[in-house]
Formats: sequence, structure tokens, C-alpha cells
Amino acid sequence: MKIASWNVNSVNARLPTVLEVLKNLELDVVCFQEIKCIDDNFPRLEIEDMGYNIITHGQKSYNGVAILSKHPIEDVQIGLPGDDEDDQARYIEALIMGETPVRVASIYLPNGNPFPGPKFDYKLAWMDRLNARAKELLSYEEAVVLAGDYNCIPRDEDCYDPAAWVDDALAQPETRGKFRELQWMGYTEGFAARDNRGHQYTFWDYQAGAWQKDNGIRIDHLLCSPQAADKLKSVSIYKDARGMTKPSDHVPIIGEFEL
DNA sequence: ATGTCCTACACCGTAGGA
Repeated sequence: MKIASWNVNSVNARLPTVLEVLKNLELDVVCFQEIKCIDDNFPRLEIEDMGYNIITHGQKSYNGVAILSKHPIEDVQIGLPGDDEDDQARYIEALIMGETPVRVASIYLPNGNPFPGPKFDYKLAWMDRLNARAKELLSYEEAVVLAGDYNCIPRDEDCYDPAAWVDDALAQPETRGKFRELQWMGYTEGFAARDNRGHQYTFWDYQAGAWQKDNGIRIDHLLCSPQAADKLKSVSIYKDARGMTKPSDHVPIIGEFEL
């Protein structure tokens, strides 16, 4: 089973590109972030035509997450526990009913810039809520994949120029620490476990020729519970997507599981 | 650290977010 995470940066603005990538990759489960539309405006018919069931947690203009699955979807959770005061659509979770069920979340973690400031504080508080949910999920002893745009550069070698990121929310020690908490509690970071090379990016800014210079960062991650990590065969980054017409600034990261 | 792109809203430019 192939499970992917992809920040599409508006599903409607680049629908032809999205459909082409989905056709090329033949994924079983796809987690989208930044769909940037309300649920009613999600291009449901076009994607259902490719054989996907779809759940969305959208909002007007900003954020928005979705899960596509070729298998039936059950037990849908919208938002994180403790999100009641939060109007930003950044989390959706569901049980994917393949041969072996796997619980999958699509996560759009706050960017947190400028650092320091209220947006960074919001990011850290959001990470605490995510980590609490992640811990709760471990107690189910299921295969779980927490897939998303974590807006976290885990190590200096996961960017082109660490000096450019020292004052940025994506590389702060607090951000890295809370991301690492997921690993301390028992989640395996898929790319680190199955590849772990440096300078393998999932995001290149639209500005300043970042793509041409390979000035990227690795911020999209697949966090796997022990039951999922045991079945993780390989992780790949579909870099070609960044060179397509009307690309997202992120590319898909794909985990292949023996599930 | 900004050579871009997306969205909305009030209008065919500008602001805000990333």
C-alpha cells in the first residue's frame, strides 16, 4: 500500500497538475494539505473518477486538509482534540479499511513565522495538541501514519543553507524538539528510517530561483507507529512534481507499506 | 531574505499569508 503526503497549495488552482501526479503515482491513500477551499468547492467529481473516496476539512482561502483513499474510509475525525477555540482547518484523521486497517492523519502544521511572536506560540501549542493525540493513538496499538506538512526542518542537513534558517520558525530548537517528541514516544520518521540522506527536499520556494538552485528544505514527513513502521518498505520523494507546469511549492512524499 | 504565487474583495489593483 502506498501512502503519500502532499501540500498542493490550492487544489483548484492546479487541478490538472494534481490529476496528472495522481495518475502517475498510483497511490492508495493521499493526504492533501492547503487545499485552500471550502468543502463544497473541492474538485470531488474529478478525483472520485480516479477511484478515490474523499474526506475533506476545508476552509475559505487558507489551510484545509483532505484524505483520498481507494479503500473504504471509516471513523473520520475532524480537527484535533482541544481544537474547539481554533478555526483553522489543519487536521483530519480516518481509518482506512484495506486488508489491514491503517489509521491515517493529514496534518498541516502551522508555519509559525515570524519568530518570535504569537504565530510561533500558536505553532508550539498546536504541536502540543498534535503530540497528545499522537500519544493517544499509540495506545490503540494500530498501524498509524501521521502524514503532513510539519513545517519543521528536522536537521541542518535537511536544508540547503542552515544559516538562512537560524531565525526562522521552521528550524527553531523548540520546533525540532516537539517534532522529535513524536519519535521519543514511539513514532518512526519514515524518511529518516529508510533513506536518511541529507539535502533531499520536499519544498522549494517560488522565489529567488530556489528550485533552479536546489535551495530547498525537507518539511513534509510520514510519522509511523511501530505497527506501521514494521511494514514500511521504502520512502520516496516525487521531486519531478516540482518541475511540472503550475507546480505546488511542495512535492509528494510517498511511503510504501507491506499492508 | 525575497527574483513568487494564491486567495479574497472590491472591482480589473491591492493586501495578507506562506
